Amino acid sequence: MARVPRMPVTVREVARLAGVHPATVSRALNDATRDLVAPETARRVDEAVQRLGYRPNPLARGLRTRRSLSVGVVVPDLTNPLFPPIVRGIEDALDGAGYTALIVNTDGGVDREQRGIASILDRQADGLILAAATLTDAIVAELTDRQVPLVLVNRRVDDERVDAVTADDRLGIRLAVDHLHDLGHRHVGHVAGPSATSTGYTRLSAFRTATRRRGLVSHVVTAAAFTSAAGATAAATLLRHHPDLTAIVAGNDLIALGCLDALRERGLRCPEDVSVVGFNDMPFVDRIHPPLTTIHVPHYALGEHAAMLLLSRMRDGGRPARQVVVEVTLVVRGSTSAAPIAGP
Amino acid sequence: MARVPRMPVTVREVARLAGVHPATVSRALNDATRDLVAPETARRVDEAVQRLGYRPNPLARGLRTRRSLSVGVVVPDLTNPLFPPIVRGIEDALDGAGYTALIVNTDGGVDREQRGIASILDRQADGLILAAATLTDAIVAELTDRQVPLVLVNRRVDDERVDAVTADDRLGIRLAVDHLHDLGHRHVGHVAGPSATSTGYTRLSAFRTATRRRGLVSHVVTAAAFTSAAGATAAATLLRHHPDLTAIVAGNDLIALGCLDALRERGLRCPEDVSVVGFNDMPFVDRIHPPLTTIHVPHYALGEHAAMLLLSRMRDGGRPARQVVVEVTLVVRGSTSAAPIAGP
DNA sequence: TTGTACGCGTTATCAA
DNA sequence: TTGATAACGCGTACAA
Repeated sequence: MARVPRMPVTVREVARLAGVHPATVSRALNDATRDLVAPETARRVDEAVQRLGYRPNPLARGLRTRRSLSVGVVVPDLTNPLFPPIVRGIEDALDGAGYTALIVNTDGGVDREQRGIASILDRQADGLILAAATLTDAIVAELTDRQVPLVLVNRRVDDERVDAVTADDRLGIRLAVDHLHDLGHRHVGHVAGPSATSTGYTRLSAFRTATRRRGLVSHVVTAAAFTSAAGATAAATLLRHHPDLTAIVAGNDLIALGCLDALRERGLRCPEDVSVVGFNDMPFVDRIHPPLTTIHVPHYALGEHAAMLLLSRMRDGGRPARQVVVEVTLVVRGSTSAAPIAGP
Repeated sequence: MARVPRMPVTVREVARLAGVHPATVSRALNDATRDLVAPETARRVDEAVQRLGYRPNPLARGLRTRRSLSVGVVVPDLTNPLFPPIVRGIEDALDGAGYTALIVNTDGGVDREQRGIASILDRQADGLILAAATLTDAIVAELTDRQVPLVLVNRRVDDERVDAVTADDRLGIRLAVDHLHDLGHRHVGHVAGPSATSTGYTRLSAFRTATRRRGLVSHVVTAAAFTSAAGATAAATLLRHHPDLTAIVAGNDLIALGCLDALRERGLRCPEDVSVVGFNDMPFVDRIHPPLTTIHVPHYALGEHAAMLLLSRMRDGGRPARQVVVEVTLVVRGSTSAAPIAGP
């Protein structure tokens, strides 16, 4: 293994060893200017770099160029299993282009989000990927206003001029409702996610459309957050008001877990008494009891797309915005079954 | 909301507005030198900072001071639910001290790990937290050699001079074995994690000790990795060779999931035929089927401790190394029950 | 108590 | 094709 030297090596020392001027070293090492230098000189520089184990100082480079080859990734909470795959997709796609991801958690707080973004921008990040946007997001507006290269992932905002990568929420909900309809369910509930998020809002809207089209009786309660606790509370309300429901479409998998809790609480069995469909196909929902029927979202791909969109945006700040929608699929497992025979 | 200006503000502009020299601004803004400046002057500087929305440029600062107020966090894979809570603990503890975490995934590859660490060090990170160390880790040796402030979390290395925060692996295994013994199990297996990791090695060693002390018949197979797939393979081997086992202690929760798979594969029920105990109490293992009996590890606290250890290490590079061991507890759920009556 | 002057390591511009 | 020079924004001896 190459011995790593104690003291950082600078261009100057490389220049000395190669017998050239520091500026020439810089030119030889920079892809854009490499062909300005004589091949033989470049070779000598490369050799000196090798010998000394020179590594460019990103801080100095960033200070001079005002670019950092890094991008910020803002997520609500890494602890939510939804986000790590997205982040990995982003990282892997960025890595190919030489970029690094700076990850920040916001915990849903606007305050922490602003501080996090500021800190990222202070570090000269070249762009930003937001996984936490709400539909009318002042922060997003300000960032686009400031011309910061920006891509939303997982959620959209109400502004068509912003690049965004989302799952096909409408399709997912339609698949879920069709599945329940096919199983004979006629009274279907929806525990929606917060309506300020595009996922919460769009899925609710799609649920209304799909149930109407199928001629189903439907009821909706909105959860305060995309958490199992909030889901349980909302589901309890839903079940109390509408005991005739035989199936629930949850706003996402965590809410679905809350629904399962609420059912158990009321002494109802899933899927025998009430079927439940989630959304996302989070890791491990195939192993819970009962294994969750849900809408599979390719989160890693979502992240990859977002990174590629950002890379292209950073290359060309002027290109028209693109809204990428990735396909989703229904995964049938154990939490859905044929509607029970109607009671007395 | 305060309007964020388009162009970054520098000390120079703050100085102009405050009617002082840039150096004075710098002094007024730096805690260590703040009292060198007249209170009235400091006030004027603060006001100018406010008015202009000045934010120090971390790159320039880092270039000058050779410190960056950031630390690297190296994890095998953020997608493994084990690590996000650790990372969050680290971040939250660092945040209080003004530090930022740079997160890097290694995917278990030495190559990616080296590149990741190099990239972090290039950015002048002031310290490093490694969650992926193996017992005899060349990278760790080199880093300590280079005097890089370093803390290991989750795993240790065989070098007492390195700060480390780990769960009490021996205690955890003893609790698991005692629990099984109390339930009447007399033939107990262990699907160990890779023996090159301190967790794999220590838990295996503790398993041997605990079963011997309790007079249990014990068998061991080592899994190739801490994954459910590797766990399933190893557990299948174990069950094939030792069909008389009535309980398995798994090297961690993911391996435990693999054990459940292997049992199902052989047509055995858990816990009726074979009990299984995990290790870690990962998110959602309380919701799988059957709910996993496991050793609870406070991962968030693990991360917090690691960050605090690193902060202290960065303050005093010379202080003796500390090995922090955090308590663990047994969480009894549905995957363990009384040993079945011995067959014919 | 404040100002002067310089350098951290790099790259962009200009001149040769 | 290469060298000289300045500047990115900041902190810090040293001088005043």
